[in-house]
Amino acid sequence: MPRPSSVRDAVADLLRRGGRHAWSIEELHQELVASGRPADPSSVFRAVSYLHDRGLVARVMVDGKARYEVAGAHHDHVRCEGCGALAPLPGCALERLEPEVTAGTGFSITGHQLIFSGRCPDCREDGG
Amino acid sequence: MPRPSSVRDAVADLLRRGGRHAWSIEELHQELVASGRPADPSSVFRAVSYLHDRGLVARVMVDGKARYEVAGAHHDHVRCEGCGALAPLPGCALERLEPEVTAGTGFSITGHQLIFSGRCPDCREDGG
DNA sequence: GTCCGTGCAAATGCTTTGCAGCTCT
DNA sequence: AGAGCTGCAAAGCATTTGCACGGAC
Repeated sequence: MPRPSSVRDAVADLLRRGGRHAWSIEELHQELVASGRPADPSSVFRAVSYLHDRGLVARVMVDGKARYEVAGAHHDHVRCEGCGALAPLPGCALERLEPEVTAGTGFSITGHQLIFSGRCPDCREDGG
Repeated sequence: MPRPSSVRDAVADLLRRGGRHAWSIEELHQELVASGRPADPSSVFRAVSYLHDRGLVARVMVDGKARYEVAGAHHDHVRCEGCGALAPLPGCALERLEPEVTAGTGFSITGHQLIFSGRCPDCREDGG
């Protein structure tokens, strides 16, 4: 039986609280340190891996780097090319496409990852 | 003016020939070696970067690793969870969604990356 | 001669693992 | 005592960069 795990609990806390849409290991780590619950990055990694293995946390690969968020209702993302901000999309219009993809490719589709890219409102002003 | 570049030309050749849907640096490198045009991986990297900068090559991040393909008509991909095979999808039903995304998020959308995951026909048989 | 392309080697950045110590049961 | 969690340190991997040589203009 799992024993009290300060790091894991703190990580799960942060993810659940969701002040951000998808956390990198480093962001989680820094937030922990900032909130007075210092933890080693590798422990944070183990925490999210643990949670991911149990299906409690979803892993999103953004630009080659791993980000984590609570595994709730599936949603896709928009990423700002300017500042890297990642915003969630409300719904998912794609699941209904999966049967088509199966028919078209012979693959049995189990999921997908979609990331739109563009410029967030702030960066639109910056860059023109 | 660009000078004859054996590596770059060979890489562009491979990509154009398209015996594969998206090449990793390593695959390009190995194919070059196999076809008697040895080149250093870093030169291959520089080649694809060069081509990418000029918009001739599209870069697809698959599972945290970079893959490259000719920048022709936009298409998305399906990736097999079993063997990692990457297959292209014929069309793109997503571009028409971009306006919605813009409206919903305030981001100005410039593109997207979609990768379905599932199991390819071979792996369906293997795994059940 | 100068500039570009290449190979070689190493740095970088992030993920992942090994190991030893400590805590909780 | 036994098992799990953590910190520390280092290994792995793929990408990326520095440097010096050699050929093309």
